[in-house]
Amino acid sequence: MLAAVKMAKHHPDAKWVYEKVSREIPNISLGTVYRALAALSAEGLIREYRRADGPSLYDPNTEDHFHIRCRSCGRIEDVPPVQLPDDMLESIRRASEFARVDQVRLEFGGICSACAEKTRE
Amino acid sequence: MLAAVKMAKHHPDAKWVYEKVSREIPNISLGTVYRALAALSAEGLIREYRRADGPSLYDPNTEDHFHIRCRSCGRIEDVPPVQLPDDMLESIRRASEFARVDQVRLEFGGICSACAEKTRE
DNA sequence: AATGATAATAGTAACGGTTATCAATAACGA
DNA sequence: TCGTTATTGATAACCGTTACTATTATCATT
Ligand SMILES: [Mn+2]
Ligand SMILES: [Mn+2]
Ligand SMILES: [Zn+2]
Ligand SMILES: [Zn+2]
Repeated sequence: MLAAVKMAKHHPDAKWVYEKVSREIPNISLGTVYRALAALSAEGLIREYRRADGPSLYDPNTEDHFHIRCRSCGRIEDVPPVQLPDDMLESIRRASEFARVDQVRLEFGGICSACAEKTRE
Repeated sequence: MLAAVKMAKHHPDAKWVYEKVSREIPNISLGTVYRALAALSAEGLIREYRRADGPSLYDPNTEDHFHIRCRSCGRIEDVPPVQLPDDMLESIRRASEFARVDQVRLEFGGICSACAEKTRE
């Protein structure tokens, strides 16, 4: 299971993992896949990437990075971490009714080069 | 409908709007509420805030701002826009296989002061 | 090996939120 | 008034995920 996610060069969802693993364990159930993926995430071996408009993706890359999504084809790609202002969290804390501000979620959107090619014709 | 969302001092979801509007139009359907909210969003009068772990929220505040979420109680609050590095999008474009990078989604997480009080006791 | 206790699993139902469908109704224009 | 078009309420379908449960596997003890 871990191997299946780790071998993926993209960001697979539970169904993809299920189909991949099913080839070796033909009658595994989707529920077991979800359980295993949740366990692996909890151990920090993979990361779950929850999305609003589709299934969760499971990320073999556990290093600090962000994601960019093509609004034309939905393709998701890794982008290296960007340096955010050092005082950002602290300034957000001051500007809000929050006692602690310690999480940031950042993602980008745009048009991937493949889609840019297509529409340029 | 617009009035219902605009009067909300928080970020209502479709069900909240439905219940609110039902008091004036008793047999309105949830579908109509969804349709109206989508139309208002398309017109730019409100903004839909899609989330992974719960219903979409509809935001009466159409000005540029971000959101912060309390991981203890789920409370969502507005935070004013932060100044991001000017070259951020361009550097992301260079670091990725994307032809265009023009969208940023940023949100924060933490503990709201009410929850901080509670757990400090 | 046989037993019982405990854990993991497959299969499937239920869930929450949203969208699609469609017949009924309303609005409009000639 | 009539025919056309748009909107609506009611409800089914949808999707991804989680809950449930009966069955099966695992393991320690005799
Ligand atoms: Mn990634
Ligand atoms: Mn807001
Ligand atoms: Zn694309
Ligand atoms: Zn809170």
